[in-house]
Amino acid sequence: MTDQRPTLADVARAAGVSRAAASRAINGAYGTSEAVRQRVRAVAAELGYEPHAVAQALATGRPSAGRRERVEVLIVDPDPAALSVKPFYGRALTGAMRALGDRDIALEVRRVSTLPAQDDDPPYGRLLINVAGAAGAAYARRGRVVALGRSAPGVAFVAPDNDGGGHQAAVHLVKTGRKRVGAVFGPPTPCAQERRDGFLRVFAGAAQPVTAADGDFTYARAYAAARELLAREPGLDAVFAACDVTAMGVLRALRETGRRVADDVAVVGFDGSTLAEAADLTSVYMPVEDEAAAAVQHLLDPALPAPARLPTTLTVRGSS
Amino acid sequence: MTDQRPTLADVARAAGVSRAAASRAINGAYGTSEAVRQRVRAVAAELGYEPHAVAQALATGRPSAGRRERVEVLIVDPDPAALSVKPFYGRALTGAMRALGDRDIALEVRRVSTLPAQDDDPPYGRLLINVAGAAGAAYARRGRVVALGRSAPGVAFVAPDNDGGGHQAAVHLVKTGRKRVGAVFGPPTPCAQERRDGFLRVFAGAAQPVTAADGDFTYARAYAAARELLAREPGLDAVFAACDVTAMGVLRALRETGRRVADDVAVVGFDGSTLAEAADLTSVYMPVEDEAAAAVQHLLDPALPAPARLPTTLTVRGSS
DNA sequence: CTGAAAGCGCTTACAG
DNA sequence: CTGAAAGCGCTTACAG
Repeated sequence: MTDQRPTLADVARAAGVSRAAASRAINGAYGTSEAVRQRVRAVAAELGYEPHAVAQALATGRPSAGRRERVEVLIVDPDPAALSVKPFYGRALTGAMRALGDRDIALEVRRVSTLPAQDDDPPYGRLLINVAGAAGAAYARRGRVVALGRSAPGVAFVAPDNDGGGHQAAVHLVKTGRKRVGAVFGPPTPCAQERRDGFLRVFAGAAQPVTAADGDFTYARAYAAARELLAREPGLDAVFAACDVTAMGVLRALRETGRRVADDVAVVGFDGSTLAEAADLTSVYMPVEDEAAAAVQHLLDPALPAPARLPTTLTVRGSS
Repeated sequence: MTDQRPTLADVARAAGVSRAAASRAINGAYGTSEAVRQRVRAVAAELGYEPHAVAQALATGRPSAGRRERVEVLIVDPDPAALSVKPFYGRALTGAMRALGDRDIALEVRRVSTLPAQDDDPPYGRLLINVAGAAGAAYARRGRVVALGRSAPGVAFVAPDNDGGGHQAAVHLVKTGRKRVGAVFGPPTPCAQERRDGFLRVFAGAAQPVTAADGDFTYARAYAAARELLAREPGLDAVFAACDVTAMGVLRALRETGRRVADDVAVVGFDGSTLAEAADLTSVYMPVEDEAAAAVQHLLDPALPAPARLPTTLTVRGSS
């Protein structure tokens, strides 16, 4: 195996010129006779010559030719099918792409479980999704970082007004006359707890306390939790779900126990994803695309005002 | 600004050794006295020396240090929010990630409209989604490529058995006694046409021909098409939708015209996405994750049997 | 317009 | 164990 890829020297030799001339001819620089240029190019094409990007980079000092910057989207989620099942991630990617706009920056998606080993080739910046405290801080130490949802203290983040959203959902249920309210909350993450706090605040000191169960944002757990809730409190006339996927589980539990959605039991979700629209589910809409776009924007231009809380809005549909 | 990043030569000079010795000391190669190694390393640390990856790559001939391979997922879709709205893409990403497994290969997502300019830094391979003939062939010329759904002739692809799926949907409607069948088909893409052909074959020569309208896989167009269909043929008792998003539009048209889903009009979608589950929609399930995984698998190991058609299965839910 | 030469920053046989 | 030297493949002043 001696036939390596041809080098500039090969081309120059075959064309009967110096390497310098060959280089100029190929790069279309000034000061090359038409004749030489043509000959060199013809030879190069024939030999299948491709400039060696690494060598070019070294010689010019320019960042490795063609090497594109990249932004990493890091997703922490135990479910390998997370991107299939949770519209949230697709929405975040949409927002990230929007922020990237026309810039020639690659968007890399990574689902991670543990903190990856030190990266030899760190990205321009990272968008952290569901990356909890310790890991978030570790990434921040390694480079530019913005989180979607609160991460470690000191790590810039953008998040929906979860507390406000929870509040909106509760107010809606109260206003529409629901009396016996249940809830399937989320896991012990900041975002889920904020929703819970906002929701429960409305019922503080109410005659009927909220019947609550803990979910983990998955369909399966939500279904089980809802069944449990209904067994514990059969007279429930409303259920708040910590996210839309959770709400799907609740809807199934309702269907299976012969309850009519809305008529018997109102359901309110959280996310405002396409899922909510498909299921005709009342849901607290959070602008995930905008959040992600703002986050990536901040990555690209840290001088911009630090990201913040984005307001949620309640979208009332047939389920309440 | 003369203080560039320090080079190996700087380190060597400061440590009072040759560059060769410095190199060995830093790379932990054999044949370096403990004393020298320690001194060099100390100096390197102090100077903040970082080896120049490009130079290393050139010198060793090894692929640029730390440079990770990458697979590009190229999505052609006019909608900037495509990843938000269509679960298909998230599912494809899930499958692609699954195929990548533990390998240290980056997954890059790109939504493109036109054929990007020649890439200086081509990826290991590309997964083409919705990339039509000409562009597909162009990418194939540039490097390793597999398409999700048929692209240009000669371009390897993996796709669901669309024809068979259309057939399954039609048979289901006939078997459940639907007589006046409508359909909102897709755009003039191979995949949409295969679904249509498979569906229509069942009704060839039927007493009541299928009342059809053309959609484009979007919610808005599907809604409009369904309204038109219902105006043209008010007695419709079933509608086949070319994809789940299309079905969502149909469902809305049904709701708005006061028709009950299933009781008055059966609806069958195509995709089997989370949307179908959320909307309690009967749908032809296609294993997008498996398709994408098979495609990326083939990218990684072209020796594997060429990808093929994957079977679809009908999931009956409340809408039919 | 063209070629000889130096150089990008690092590595690696080869002597010593 | 250590250093002088050549080389990775290309570019770019500098003469001519």
